[in-house]
Amino acid sequence: MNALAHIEARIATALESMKSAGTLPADLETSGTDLEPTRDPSHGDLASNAAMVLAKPAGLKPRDIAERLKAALAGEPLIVKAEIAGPGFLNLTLAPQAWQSVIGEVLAAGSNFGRADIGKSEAVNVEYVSANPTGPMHVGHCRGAVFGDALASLLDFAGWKVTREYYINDAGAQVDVLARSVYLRYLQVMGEDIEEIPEGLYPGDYLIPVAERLAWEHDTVFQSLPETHWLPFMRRFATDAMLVMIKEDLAALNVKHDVFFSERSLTEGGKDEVAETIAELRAKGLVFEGRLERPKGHDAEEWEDREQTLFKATDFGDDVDRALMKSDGSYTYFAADMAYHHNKLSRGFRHLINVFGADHSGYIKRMKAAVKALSGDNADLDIKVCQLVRLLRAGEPVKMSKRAGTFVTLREVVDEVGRDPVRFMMLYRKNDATLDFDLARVVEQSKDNPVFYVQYAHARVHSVFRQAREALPGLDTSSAALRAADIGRLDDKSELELMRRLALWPRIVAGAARAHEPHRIAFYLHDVASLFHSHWTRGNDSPYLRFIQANDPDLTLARLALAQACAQVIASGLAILGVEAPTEMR
RNA sequence: GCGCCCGUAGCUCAGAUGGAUAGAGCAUCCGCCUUCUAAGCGGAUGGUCGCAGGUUCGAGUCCUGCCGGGCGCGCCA
Repeated sequence: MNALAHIEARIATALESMKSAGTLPADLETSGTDLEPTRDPSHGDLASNAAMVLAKPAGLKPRDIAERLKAALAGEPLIVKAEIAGPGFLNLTLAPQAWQSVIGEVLAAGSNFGRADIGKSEAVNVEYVSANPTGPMHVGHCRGAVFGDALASLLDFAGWKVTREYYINDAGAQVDVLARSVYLRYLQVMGEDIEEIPEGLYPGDYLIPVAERLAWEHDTVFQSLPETHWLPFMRRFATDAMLVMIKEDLAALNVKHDVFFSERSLTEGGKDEVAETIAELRAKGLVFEGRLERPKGHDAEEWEDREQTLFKATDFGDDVDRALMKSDGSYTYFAADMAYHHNKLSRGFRHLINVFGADHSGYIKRMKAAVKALSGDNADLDIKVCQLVRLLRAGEPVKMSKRAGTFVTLREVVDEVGRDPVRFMMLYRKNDATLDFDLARVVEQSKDNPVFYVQYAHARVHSVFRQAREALPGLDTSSAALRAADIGRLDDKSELELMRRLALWPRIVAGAARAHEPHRIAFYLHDVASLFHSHWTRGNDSPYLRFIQANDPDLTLARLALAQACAQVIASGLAILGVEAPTEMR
């Protein structure tokens, strides 16, 4: 059992026994107490704040409670020292074997070490990317894509049943624009002189191959037809082609989805889920005909006051009620999105997570209001907003032309620096902070580059194993042999520190999963790598600390076990982030 | 005007549910290669946690009000 969890349990039982002995009030609520790793080594390994938290409700002095708690823990063999400090902390120092035991746990559990069950196998739907199918993905999309993908992996590791979902916005006016843009390129392929791409159509070259394929498959059949004849076909043909392109981009980043959900499908095949959703809300009195006030700062001349179909979002915490129908009678994007979330709920999801780009932050309240209304407040929706990425090269901003069609594509970035640096760096910041991505820095092979730094730590472990097999040809380094190693011989300060850090992995996973913050994994891995490199280098000045001790196979084996445990935790963390764990650096 | 996000070292940023003397990388300065990979490590310098109140044993963290920056604000998606 994990040392942390073990001591936590010991404190809980100690508090219970104090309650039954009358030392503490019998009805005292003790769940608010916490045992946490100390930041300062002089405070021991773990600190309990129980005495301070319980002082007020128990009507006792913190130090008195701490004193009694200390006494109640007296028989615990793993605790070698207990000190009361500061306002009432109980600082515990654990025996080395408490930390040494983590190695056995890691080696036994392998890639399952740290796996949590906070999701209790409940279903959670994570929606991310959802880039419009009107062109290739650009660099602005990749943060949300990587974030969503890593979050999904993290939740899976923490015991959730995860569905990764992409909402395809293949309806609405933009799709008509796309269809007309492809048609124009088609005429061009047919030899017509199209001159300039008119304002309002997509000018990107990526549409030319699409038009060429259209011409190849259908020859001249569309050439002289009026728009009404080819538009429905062209919508589908064009969005399908764009989706193929987007899926290739996602594959380049190794971003995966289980479900691609088409907005168009909501109103196809004789059904209309949008109308059904609106009708359902209308029956609950949450949809009505009304007028909206012109927002301040909105040009009065452009504002047309009109009665329209509104969702009563203000009943659920939104600032204004939200329009569901456009003046031309079609649904608003929000109406379709409500129907889509209604669909998610009807598929049984009670936990929803949406990953948004920064420009959608104004959409959060209405979406939460919608889910609250649709689920009868029986489901939770968390929305994670990924802030902008500033693309740099050696400190200088990469110029991005505003002119449509010339943005930096995701593919260009991945092709230039590789998948791993993109993924790691996108996760090396909290999602709601803006992020600088330096194309030059992330390919440096130095400690300045966190991606390299963490991967190198993993590779170093494998290097040690290669060297060990050479230095000690007869040494059995199988996982069974490592598990049987005499871990008790690992008592050096930095070895214990490393083990202490490894023991925190399950706690980091649980915390990151609960907060929906995969960046914590990236920072933790950097910490582990740092401790590993540090310990490694101590072998320079103190050869007896080196992993390989040619005249002491048993000690070597024990140290290899520690190294293997480090590599395992790093590999597990990188797997969550979707980054390779290389066995050698090239 | 309203809403959301941000404000922590010279720079870029971590600091879960409130915990002890606020941390890391970069930059600057000083050190360490006869090595299991120096592709690395150690040390030093560097702080009014935007400002002012409040809540309490305790606030970078929670509440209120300001200041500064970003984003958004019906019939785009």
